[in-house]
Amino acid sequence: MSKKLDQATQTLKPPRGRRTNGTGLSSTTIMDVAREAGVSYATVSRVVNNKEYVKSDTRERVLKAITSLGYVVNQQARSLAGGRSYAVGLLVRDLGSSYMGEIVKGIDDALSAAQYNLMLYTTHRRKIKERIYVNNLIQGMTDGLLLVLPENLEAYLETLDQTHFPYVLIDHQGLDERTPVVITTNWQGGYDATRYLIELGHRRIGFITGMMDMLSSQDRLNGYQAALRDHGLPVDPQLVYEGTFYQPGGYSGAQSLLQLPEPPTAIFASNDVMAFGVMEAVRDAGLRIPSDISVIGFDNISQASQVAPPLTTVAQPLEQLGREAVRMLLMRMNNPEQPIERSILPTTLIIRQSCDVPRNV
Amino acid sequence: MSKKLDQATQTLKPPRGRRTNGTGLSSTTIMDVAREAGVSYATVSRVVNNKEYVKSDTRERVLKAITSLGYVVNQQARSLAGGRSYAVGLLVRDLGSSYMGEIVKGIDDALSAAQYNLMLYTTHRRKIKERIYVNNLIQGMTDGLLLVLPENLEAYLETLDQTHFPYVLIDHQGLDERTPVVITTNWQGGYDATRYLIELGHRRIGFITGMMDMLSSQDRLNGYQAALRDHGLPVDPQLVYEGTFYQPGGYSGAQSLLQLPEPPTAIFASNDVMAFGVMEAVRDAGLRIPSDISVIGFDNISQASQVAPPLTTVAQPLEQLGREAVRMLLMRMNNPEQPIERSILPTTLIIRQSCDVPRNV
DNA sequence: TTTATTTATGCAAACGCTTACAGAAAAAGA
DNA sequence: TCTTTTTCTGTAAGCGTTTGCATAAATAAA
Repeated sequence: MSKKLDQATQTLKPPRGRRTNGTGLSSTTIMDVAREAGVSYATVSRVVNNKEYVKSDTRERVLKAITSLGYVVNQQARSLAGGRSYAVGLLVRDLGSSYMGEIVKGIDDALSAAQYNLMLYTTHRRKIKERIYVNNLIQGMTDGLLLVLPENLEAYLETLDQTHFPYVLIDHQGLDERTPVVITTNWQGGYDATRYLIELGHRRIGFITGMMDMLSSQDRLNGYQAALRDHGLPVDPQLVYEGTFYQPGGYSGAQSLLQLPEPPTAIFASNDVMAFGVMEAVRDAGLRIPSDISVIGFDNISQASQVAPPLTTVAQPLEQLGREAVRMLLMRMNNPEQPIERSILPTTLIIRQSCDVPRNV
Repeated sequence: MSKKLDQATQTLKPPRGRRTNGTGLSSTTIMDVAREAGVSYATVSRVVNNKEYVKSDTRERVLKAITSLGYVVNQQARSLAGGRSYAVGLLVRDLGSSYMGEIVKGIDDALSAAQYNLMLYTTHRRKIKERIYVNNLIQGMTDGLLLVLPENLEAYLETLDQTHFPYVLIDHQGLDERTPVVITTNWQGGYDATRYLIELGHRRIGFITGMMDMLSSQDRLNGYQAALRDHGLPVDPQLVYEGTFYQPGGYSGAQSLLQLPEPPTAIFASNDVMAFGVMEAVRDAGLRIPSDISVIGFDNISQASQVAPPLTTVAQPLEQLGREAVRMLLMRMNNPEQPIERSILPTTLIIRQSCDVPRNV
């Protein structure tokens, strides 16, 4: 390309004047509103931010100007000036599961009610350079961070804690008691489901765990074992299969449990997706649910009620988990000195049709 | 609260001086880097933005200062000054499905490769005031917008087109040929799957549609019908059941098809989720897949390979759909005058084990 | 060499907003 | 009525960048 042409393009650049939003349409600024309402721009700012000390009819006038001009604040400018971006970062592994979907739904609802924007960061696959990554987040892009089931947490938490950047963990126990988290009563959920099966009359109950590096998996297992013990039943390690939280884990787990010399009459999977795998394996073995084998899950994702037979499961209040996390985060953002909360939401046993009394009782 | 106390708090407010990021940790600015490298801040900016006219050893020096100080640009400021936010908005209904998950994965990958941030907007449930909403998006928050399967598109498109705001539609045909979209060959996918069944020997093939207000549903249906016609088979309306794209739709669709006086030997569901419903209904009817009934899906979500038997289906390149949409969007953002592209990605028939030759052949 | 060009750097203004500060207006006390 | 206090509004500075313009340094041409 010739130099001349280059210069020509140069000259064509828009003048620095009025901001055009990159779209050709110039956007209304606080100045325009001020002019329209016949006040200073500072007053407009006060109205927009709901500050005190504005005469009510002035406020009216400004508000009217705002709507008539269709003014909406420029977050970047606001953020630059005031140090708030009105955006929250959400860090997740991936988004494909309805588990994730429901949590995000809750987050999103609560956030938009509070007029906050949501920046999404997924960590799937990519090995991120934690330091830089987190730096980016806290470098004013967002005012706070929500982490759902974070993987190598230590890497984040160090930077986060050092800079006193507000964050909340979702469905993760954190490193210690001083980590702000929102979790559910996993132990109790495991206990309740198991007790339910016991009360139906089951004596041999198979259990398929989640990924055992997750505390929630351990809690569910512990709840299961505690219920057995409390009812005077043996805790047979043969009945526990280490799963993955994915469907194939449930399938092979059930296969292996059913091949036991003394197979269980009920199988408790640590999440619904694995329970679906269990159902498949049970059927493939020529058995019927619930008459031959009872199946119970965990999570209560929306599909759970749609399969046949509808799955009895332990409901996690996923959407509420997200909502609660946002509440906590906003709280921390506004009162950084507040003591750290840990919020524990209750699970509920949802009884549907995948469990029945065992055959031989 | 007493006035005195109020004043006291007033006095306690941090001085306006050095920006503290709201976290207590002051962040490094372009100025710090300039000082460290012994150049002007303008030069630092040039280096950061890869502009020409910077001596290579100066560039080195600046780069070194940047890494040593851990500097990362402040997007808000950059946006304010330069009119670019380096963020893209993503508008989706909800996130629970693996359909969505895979598209988002592609988007996210491509976006972060291009150093862009992702702002998430979900429209589920909430009846949004379109105008204000869209305004918000384009008010400098984002530089472009990606819409996945948008619902009441007209509302958005008007504002978007008026302001020449860059956007791309994903898996939606748009209003006319002048809408930039990324779609897949739905018609061809429907055709291919049907032809495959015909070639296996099937003569009566049931079809369960998606939501018929979506063009993609119509295309799949048309592909199915065309294949029948091309092979000299009758197009029997009895064999077409109007579904929903959700599992129960598939279940009841299959039930109804199987109850026909002359039931089909194969069922083609317009997406995998409904195909799962079909499989369930088939089994509940005491029939086997694929020996009694062949089942074929559409989408190739990850679960499709995990069910038993693994589902034969038409793969949509979902992740690539997202990736391609980002490519198009960035292109439009950088060259607004370019003619509008419509990108059509090919579907592929994935043959697994849910189809077989019909029994009576 | 001297002059014209090209390359490299710095200065300053602007982006749209928030907020400390100062001053005006209104309300409350004397 | 005149202070004092309180409420209201405007001015100006600053947030961290980008970028037009001016100028300096380096290079090429004469």
